[in-house]
Amino acid sequence: MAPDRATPTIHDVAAAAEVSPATVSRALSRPQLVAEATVQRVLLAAGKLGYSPSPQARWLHTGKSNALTLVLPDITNPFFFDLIRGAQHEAAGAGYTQVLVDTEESADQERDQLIAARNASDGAVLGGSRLPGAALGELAAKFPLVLVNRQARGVPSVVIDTLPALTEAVDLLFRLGHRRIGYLGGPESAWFEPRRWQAIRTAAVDHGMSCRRLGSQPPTRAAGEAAAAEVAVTEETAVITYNDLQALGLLHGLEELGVSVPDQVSIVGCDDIFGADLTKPALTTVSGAAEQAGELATRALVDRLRTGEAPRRVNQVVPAKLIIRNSTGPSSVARRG
Amino acid sequence: MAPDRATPTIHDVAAAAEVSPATVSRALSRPQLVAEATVQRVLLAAGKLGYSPSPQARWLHTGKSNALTLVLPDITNPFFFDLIRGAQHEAAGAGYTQVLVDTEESADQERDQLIAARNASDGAVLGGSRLPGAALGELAAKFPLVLVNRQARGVPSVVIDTLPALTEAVDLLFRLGHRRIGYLGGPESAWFEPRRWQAIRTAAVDHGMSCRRLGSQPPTRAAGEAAAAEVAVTEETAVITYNDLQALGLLHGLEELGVSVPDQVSIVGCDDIFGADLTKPALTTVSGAAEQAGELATRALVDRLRTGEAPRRVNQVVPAKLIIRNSTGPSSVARRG
DNA sequence: TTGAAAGCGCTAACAA
DNA sequence: TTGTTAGCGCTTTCAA
Repeated sequence: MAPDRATPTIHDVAAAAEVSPATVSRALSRPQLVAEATVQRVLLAAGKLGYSPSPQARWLHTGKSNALTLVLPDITNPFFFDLIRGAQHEAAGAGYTQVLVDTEESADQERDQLIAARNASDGAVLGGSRLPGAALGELAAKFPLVLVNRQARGVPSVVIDTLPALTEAVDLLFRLGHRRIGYLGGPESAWFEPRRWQAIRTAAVDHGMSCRRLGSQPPTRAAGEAAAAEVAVTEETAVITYNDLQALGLLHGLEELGVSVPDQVSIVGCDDIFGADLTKPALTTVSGAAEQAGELATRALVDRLRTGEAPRRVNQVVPAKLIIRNSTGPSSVARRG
Repeated sequence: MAPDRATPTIHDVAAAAEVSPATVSRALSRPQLVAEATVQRVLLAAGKLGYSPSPQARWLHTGKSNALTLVLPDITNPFFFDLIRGAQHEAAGAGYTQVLVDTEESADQERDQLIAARNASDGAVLGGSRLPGAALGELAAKFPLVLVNRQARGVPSVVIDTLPALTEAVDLLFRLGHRRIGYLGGPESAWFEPRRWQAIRTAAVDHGMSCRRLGSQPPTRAAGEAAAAEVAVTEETAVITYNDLQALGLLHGLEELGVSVPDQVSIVGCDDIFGADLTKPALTTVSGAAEQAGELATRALVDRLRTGEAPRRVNQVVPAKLIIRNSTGPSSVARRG
């Protein structure tokens, strides 16, 4: 019994089929260059041995790993689940393997991982980057990179355009009679944070509503829950949160405090993550097809790899829409302190 | 301007640091073999060039890719996200890269991917396998493999032991006065399906309760929702579902039909996925630390890789417990038809 | 402490 | 149509 342990190499197959390694290589990757009978012999031998060519050895020669890296700040966030799913699906469809990396919200880790990805894969999709734009530009100059929910000079990107829907949300609140609204902010390092705040404030001002930013909070359920105490006693009759995780936490926190949603306070989230339609009241939120964003970003990356260097700066935008559920209702200003 | 495109190699660093490539290699992987000053020089040069060693080239020599493959039947299921998270965390902690693969519930794809994983990575964690036990044994003989929520002869595994908690759930229902309960089955190909059904039925029989299996359904929200119509008109006063996705769907479906939970029907899920505590009523379910299972499986895999071939057959079990929330209540037999 | 050289599995000129 | 050969980036003897 020969040790079965070692993975068979091209040489084993060559020996078994009584041809040279080069012929095996050709039979497998460009069979039209090899006599039909030979191809069959090689295929048979390869099948018997359970041979499959090593991507690393191939990479060494071709420079292609047929792998894509997906770099995310925090796999914990359900918002990214959809992104992962979309990216995975598209990558697999294009014949690429997907490598998943979590940077734990650290810019340093992000940069290191991107550098490592450079020769572990053919390109990377980078979601929710914490890196400064200049760093992204540099990285992208050396390595095919597509950004999601972030833009940087000269780097292709896919952004879920939540801003118009957020404006719509403010319109909705206005129509419902709200005159004082709050915005529960996200992390300062998030590219979208100032943009969301600005879109909301602008819309509020346009309507002559007052709009207050309730600090900068982590994008978590816990942060939303913690904010409930403040929201319960303020004059705002409606709160828009940076994301759904916060909204869900806030919803729960308010319930614990005996504050009724939407009767006393209306809540609008953002992302439409799994579970946003499960709460009672179901969450009014901005739904943005994160899965599609993952697909588009991966497709853009694959296209770029296929067409060689195509450094066209393409910033794709996927639309988002306001999903009105039950966490928003008529202003309660009369009933509140 | 030299073409900045090409990834720097060990030779570039060697040239920049004015040492040989061998020294660079040593300075990076076994610095104690190199003079302190030289190490510094190499590190500096490497940093400047943004160098990072190619895992593939390294693999060629060492036979180690420092990558682990996580193979899952369906990334769509939130249950697997916890698994992914745990595995990812553990892999990263051990210095491994994580490759994520979705087999789309296909046994063929699963086998192919596992074969490909064989030389794309050092080992694989395989969750919710659809492959026959014999195939798993063969695969595992040639390639380090750890199973999650599945057992097969000679293959190490981590199983979330939901069975005792399911028995507990039946006990709970009994105490609440339920005498007729239903089990909404999962996919036939799922290893756990017959085991869950058996545990539930046995417990029910022990209590002298009637217990009926409501067919074999996909593990999805849609399936749960579709089952609502039947549940609404049957004599069962409580339903245990194969998983939370079904339970969530059922909950929603019953609500649509005007059937009150838990007043008219009690529901018990399984998995405690994200969102299970968000519904109203919040879902009573079996919580099994999928994240921990992912960690344990990955750790077992890493241990095995480190200790060389350690073919001890280890079947780890992570406990699960019944989380009693609000979807379970006193039997409504008096009030129902 | 460092360098030279061989070789890992595979592919692609080139030669036959 | 097939084989020979060289070399990809890196590690690791072996020698200096």
